[in-house]
Amino acid sequence: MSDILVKDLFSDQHYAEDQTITLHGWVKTIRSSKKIGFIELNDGSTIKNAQIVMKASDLDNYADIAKFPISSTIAVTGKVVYTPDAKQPLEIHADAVVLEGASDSDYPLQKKAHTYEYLRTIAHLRPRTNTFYAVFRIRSLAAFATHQYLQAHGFNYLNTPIITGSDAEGAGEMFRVTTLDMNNLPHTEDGKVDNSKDFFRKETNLTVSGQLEAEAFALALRKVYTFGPTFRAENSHTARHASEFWMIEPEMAFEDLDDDIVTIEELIKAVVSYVLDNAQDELAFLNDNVDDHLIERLEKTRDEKFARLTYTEAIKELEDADQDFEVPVYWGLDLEAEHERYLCEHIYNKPVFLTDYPKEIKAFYMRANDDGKTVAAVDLLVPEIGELVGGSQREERRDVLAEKIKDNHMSEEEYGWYQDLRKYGETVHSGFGIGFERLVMYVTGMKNIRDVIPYPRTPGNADF
RNA sequence: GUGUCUUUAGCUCAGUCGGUAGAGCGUCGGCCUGUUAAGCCGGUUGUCGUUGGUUCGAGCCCAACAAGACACGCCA
Repeated sequence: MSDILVKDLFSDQHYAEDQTITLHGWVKTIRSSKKIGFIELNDGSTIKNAQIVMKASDLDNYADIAKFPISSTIAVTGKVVYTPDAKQPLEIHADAVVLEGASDSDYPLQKKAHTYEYLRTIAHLRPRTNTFYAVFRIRSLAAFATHQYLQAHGFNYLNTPIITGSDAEGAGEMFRVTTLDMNNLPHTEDGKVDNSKDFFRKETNLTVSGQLEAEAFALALRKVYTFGPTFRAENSHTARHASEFWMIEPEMAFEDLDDDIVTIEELIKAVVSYVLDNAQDELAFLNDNVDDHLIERLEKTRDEKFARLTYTEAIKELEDADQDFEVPVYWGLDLEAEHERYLCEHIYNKPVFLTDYPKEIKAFYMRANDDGKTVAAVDLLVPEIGELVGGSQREERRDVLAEKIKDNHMSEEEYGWYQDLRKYGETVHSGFGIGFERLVMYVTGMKNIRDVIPYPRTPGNADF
């Protein structure tokens, strides 16, 4: 198809005045009177619409066109006319408008604001709205920028298993994967389900993290990252949790917590910068209609160094704050959302790294600090979202790790391979995990994770 | 999982003191020579979430159930 795209019409690539072109697209709206009418045409190549001018005198099917229902697909042939004084830089004066696919008149999207809740019920049509057009184009750009930054910095893209036989660090409820007949389950002699009869001859689940598997590859390819689907069967009802989401998990050998933090900051800035450079129209729309501080916040994220403080320093800041928290602050507390928000929205008003958390509230694989109380962990807190990134330097010392696995009552057998990584040439290494949807929320200003996933899965909802 | 709130036309909502329901938008028809979520005139649109109860009478009062949203928790 040698069509001209609306995107190209509005780009630097100039078309001659009066040049005849053909566009294919969807009717966003028609405004017509007896002798002249206007179509706003969107062809999917840009969030912007092309204005088609129709004169009854030029079109023998003018009366029919004026009645095309919204969202009908049409082909327009006409001349480019520049209109520097109008709201749009140019328009197309139609010589022919052909209906390709008429929309039914019960098309559910009107020329007005709909609630996000309603739009979720028509997830197959919501990408036709400006907001979701912008969100999903930006989601694509953010994914590309992530790959681009990591590839340019020596990371190898790694696909860790989606079906897993281990319950990873015991982090949360998992979705069971089975081919057993649920109406006729095989049982062992003591009455339990006989998993040895299942497809994999054992109990299997969908992954909750590829981190441990990624560590093994970092200790061979030096720098790796996963970027794939992740599943949590938690019964969470929040704007920030989904049952199926995408996670980016870089792992780096020979890098400590400070190196880890440098990479996190650079990666976030690279993604934000790429979106600022390549989604100006989408960001402008979102800034006008969704979050009027969006662009300002993104520019600040790109240009200013992130704040960094230790957990212990953060506790002091919170204790000194002249604000009453619902949950009182003390050293050892696993910070609540209200505390995190206060730190990054009131005190710093930008992304904040918190490091060196008490070991009791962090995972077993995080490296123990010399103080005996904290671990080399880092969380990145950002305004509006909260925790965007969680990472750590990994415990590379064979004996320390073995003790932690024992203390946590974890299966020696199941984590044998993980301990082998220390047995055969241990080294300092670090990594982190980014909830991709939370990153998309941050760069679009959207407030609900369900509105940055094409077809979101949450408890009780797996439609489409 | 806990708490709060919501459910009335295709969408967004109003509905007073309990007396069988309305607006805007959409849609349909008409008018209009430059519109920008176009404008003007007219028509159309309902198992008031479900079930049961109170009442002469329930959208409204009561109970149970259901669906959804938000906040918190868990986390990314």
